[in-house]
Amino acid sequence: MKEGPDIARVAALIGDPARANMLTALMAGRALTATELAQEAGVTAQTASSHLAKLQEGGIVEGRKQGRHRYFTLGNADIVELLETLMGIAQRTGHNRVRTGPKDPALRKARICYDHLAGEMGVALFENLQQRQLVSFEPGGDIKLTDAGAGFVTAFGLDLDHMRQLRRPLCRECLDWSMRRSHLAGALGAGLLQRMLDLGWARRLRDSRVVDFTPTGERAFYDLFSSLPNS
Amino acid sequence: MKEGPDIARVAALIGDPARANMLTALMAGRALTATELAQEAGVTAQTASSHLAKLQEGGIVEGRKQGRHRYFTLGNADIVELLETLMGIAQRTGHNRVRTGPKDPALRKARICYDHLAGEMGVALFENLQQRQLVSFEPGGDIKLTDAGAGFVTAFGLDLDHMRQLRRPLCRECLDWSMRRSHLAGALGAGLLQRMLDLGWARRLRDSRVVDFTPTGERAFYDLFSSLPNS
DNA sequence: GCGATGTTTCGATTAGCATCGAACTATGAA
DNA sequence: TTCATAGTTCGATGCTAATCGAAACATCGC
Repeated sequence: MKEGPDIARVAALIGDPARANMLTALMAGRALTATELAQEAGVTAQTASSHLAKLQEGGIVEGRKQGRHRYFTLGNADIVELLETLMGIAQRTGHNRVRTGPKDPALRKARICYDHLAGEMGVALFENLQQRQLVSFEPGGDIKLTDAGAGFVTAFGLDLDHMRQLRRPLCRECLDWSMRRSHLAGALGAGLLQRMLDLGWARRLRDSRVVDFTPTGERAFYDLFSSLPNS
Repeated sequence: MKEGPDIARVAALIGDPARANMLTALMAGRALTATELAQEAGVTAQTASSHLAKLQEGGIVEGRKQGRHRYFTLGNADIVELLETLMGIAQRTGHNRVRTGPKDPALRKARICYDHLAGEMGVALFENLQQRQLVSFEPGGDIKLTDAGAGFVTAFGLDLDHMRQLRRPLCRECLDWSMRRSHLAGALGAGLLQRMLDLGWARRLRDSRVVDFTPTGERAFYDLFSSLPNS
């Protein structure tokens, strides 16, 4: 028995895989709902609720109730610093969770992240949209669809008015840990992926997060999302 | 399932109370043996061995074998930074392990830390020895008993030659978390406490770490350890 | 060589906690 | 109102990991 700050309690809160996944997801800086965090962690809503209660009790996260949602964010800057230090140590000591199996290359290339496109192609898409100024970063970290961007996605076949009516944010940044870059989430990210599936460019593999592009679809994808700002 | 550094594994290593106690003890910066760490953590040597193997495997601590001892230190500066951040958060969120009972004031005042005196009186003793230059800090963090110090403790009734023969370091610094200052451990720290008990200045309370000073003993203590360098 | 001390391995036990199904509450939509 | 979705609570289950006793192993002092 020793006196002093009880670091074990705090560390144990982060030490559970499900909770660590939630916190990693929150590192992107955006508030996420309990259900979204449950998906990120790969657990049911009940389990997530229990975890979030503990994290909140421990001051690791803060929760705001808005309507029937509860949005969670990281507690404060100390927590962010702690998680970043933790990530650095985990990486340096070779503790990463990257899967090394046959599915891995496919997963790195294109996969579902919740309901939008992640992996190399997801990152390529998002960065192309930025380069062409179809989306823009706002002060505060928000992402906005520009007027040119609105025209672009409408031409691509998305119902922008419908998407704007959803309570969900239109554009959201999502950290892609396999790439160390961001990709596009939010209603627009989901809409773009859905449209590609509808167009037959790709299909989801059963019981997997892999998004399998057809050769034709992949060509069409890079035709559309490799063009330069001026071309 | 997410990719990225596996922060859960590292955090879980720190999240066990026994391991957290060991790491807290190592924060003082000195290498400690497996047995000492077992005492700090309040577990048996077998359990400590298992914990230390895990901490070493995870890169949190490093172990050097010297003779039949194994000395452990914290892995590197990142780990220290991590633990410090952790302590700050734990303290700010009110997660400290300080007992709040009737015994608490007594514990803060004077208690046993392994086998030497801790708490307010332990810190006062150590700081007085420093002020009077009876002990001195060496480069590298070691603490040395000066010639004047050797005369002082001999006059107090300690068998210095005998203590020097022990394989245990004579002077060792020990972080006192209730005071946030150091007190004196090592063979000398243990010897000084034992001498006070022998002199009848104080006695140990049963089933407690409290050291109970008699009024006479407390007066004698402060007579001896409040004097200034020049007086 | 011998005994003593420090450390590790093995095996068995136990306790804590993550997990989920089912039922319940709360908010918003129609 | 009724239905749907988001979130929580409760209870039961199962797995993981901490713990310790006993014994083996290692090293020192003799």
